[in-house]
Amino acid sequence: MKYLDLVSTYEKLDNTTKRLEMIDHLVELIKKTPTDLIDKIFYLTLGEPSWIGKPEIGMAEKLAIKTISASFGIPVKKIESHLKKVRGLSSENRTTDLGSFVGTLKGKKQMTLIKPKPLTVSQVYSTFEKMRTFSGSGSQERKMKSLASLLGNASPKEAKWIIRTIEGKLRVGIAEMTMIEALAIAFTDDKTNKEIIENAYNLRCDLGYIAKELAVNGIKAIKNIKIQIGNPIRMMLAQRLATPEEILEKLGGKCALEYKYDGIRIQAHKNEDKIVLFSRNLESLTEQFPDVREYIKGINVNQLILEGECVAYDITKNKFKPFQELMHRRRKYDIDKVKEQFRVKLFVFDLLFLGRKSYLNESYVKRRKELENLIKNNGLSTAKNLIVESPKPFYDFLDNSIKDGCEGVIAKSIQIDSIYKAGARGFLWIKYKHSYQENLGDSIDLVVVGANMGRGKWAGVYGAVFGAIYDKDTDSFKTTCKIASGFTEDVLKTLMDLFDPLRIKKQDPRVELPKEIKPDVLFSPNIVIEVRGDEITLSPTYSAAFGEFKENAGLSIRFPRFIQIRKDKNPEDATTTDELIQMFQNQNKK
DNA sequence: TGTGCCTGCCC
DNA sequence: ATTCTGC
DNA sequence: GCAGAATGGGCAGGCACA
Repeated sequence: MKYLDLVSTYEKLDNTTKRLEMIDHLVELIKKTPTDLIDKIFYLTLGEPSWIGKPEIGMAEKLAIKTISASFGIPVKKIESHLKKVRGLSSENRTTDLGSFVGTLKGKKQMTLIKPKPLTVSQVYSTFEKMRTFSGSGSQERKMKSLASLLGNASPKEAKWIIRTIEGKLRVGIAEMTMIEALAIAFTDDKTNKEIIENAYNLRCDLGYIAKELAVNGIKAIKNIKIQIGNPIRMMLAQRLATPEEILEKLGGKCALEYKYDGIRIQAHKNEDKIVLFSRNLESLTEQFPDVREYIKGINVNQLILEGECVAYDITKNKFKPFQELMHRRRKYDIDKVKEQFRVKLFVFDLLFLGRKSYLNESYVKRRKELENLIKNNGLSTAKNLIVESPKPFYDFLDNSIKDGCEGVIAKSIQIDSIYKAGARGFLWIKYKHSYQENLGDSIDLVVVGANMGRGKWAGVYGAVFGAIYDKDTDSFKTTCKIASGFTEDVLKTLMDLFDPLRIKKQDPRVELPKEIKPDVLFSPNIVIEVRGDEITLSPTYSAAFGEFKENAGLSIRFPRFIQIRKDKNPEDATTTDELIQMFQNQNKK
């Protein structure tokens, strides 16, 4: 099978936003794919599941640019400035990404050369597989050589999609769910079978495997896929709503509330003495948390799958450590040493499998009850919970969760149909964070001092803007974060017009921008925007309130999002250093 | 051997 | 993670 | 309301290079 067959599907997908049309193209592709290549098509399109343990390709945008620079003899700087320029253009011309750029380079070169033999799907796939295996000194060079030789044999279109694949995002509007629907139609002529396939995928999170199984053994084999201890289950996710009142209404007037701990989600599998741990995205965490494995080992059953939130805990102060400190535990080396430094607790909140029985289709109430029976006297806790039937106790429980150092609560349905809906972000679980209920006083006003150009569907507008606080003492603006979320397309267009007259070539002397941070464009400090975040964090990067709380660290914002433009404010009316310091202190009193 | 850039993955 | 948008 | 695509801060680790 030619790689061009895959590429032409990508091109068609890229040219439509209609889901049904996309699915048609995918069905056509799947139908003409030989059985032995079906999994590879899926891996090339969606990426491979990483829980299997293969090394990553370890190559993304910058190394792709370096490769292109070497193979075409164009300096890296030139490629980067070209990209910056085309990203300022509208996305209509579809040449705003690195892949398309390589395509045009190939197009120019190809004129004088004999057309190379078309690439095959196996050839492209096996080159990527080979690149995964390179490590150690000189490995980047070898990866670049492999990619360069692939590009050397590629047509302009092929080159474009090879680069997009390496960049890790095809961004053609398809992902797992669309592929599953296409599978159902291609192999069973009945799109309602997508539920069966999705269900199997939830238990065996490898669509390449599922596709091949379907191709070889049919839908019956897919129905037979069951939980296997040691293979991760796709995690159930929570929806969000604006108020506790809405949540109660959605859940039928009553629900269970659980603390939303600020840590890492862990799915633990126990088979006799063998314990393995998975992250929310199904990466292995087994090696990182030997202490958690010990806790699980202490549970007196042979087969078990459960989930909990792993939080760093300060034993002497008897309170949680910030998420940032827990992150020190995500490491490969010095685990034994660091595990003493950052002790963790696991707050267990769900039971997925026990003995020989799946609990996925049991109700929340039953799962929770079984869980409480299991988690006794072995160093583990269950997530703190309470059943509520009205807003008042809801708010009280929420307040307590904040006082105890949590982010908020997860409201869970206690109806009879409240199953563990693997892989789904449905309304059986609804999260409500403290940050949702903050009033306007808790947002901050930042002066915009620069921006990056957007990519993909945001080509032609800014993809992110840099925000700064005002420092009264020095009469200067200190960058504190970058904002990209919360913009509607209208606002993005407005920003283009608003900032056009403010563009400057050289940094304004009153603006302090950390040297590692290089915006695509700079603005003289003028426009103020309102920004909301979940919390203020210590920042190794940004210089706002630098050194006030920690040596060589400033303050930044976790999950910053744009709220509105504040035309009524002058740059000097922005949040000041003193105010930010005050906010940080208040937040840490809790 | 130290530093800076890049990547992948937590949220 | 948050947020927006086409279907 | 789903599915997908824009984008955030910040941690460790791998590699290149001085």
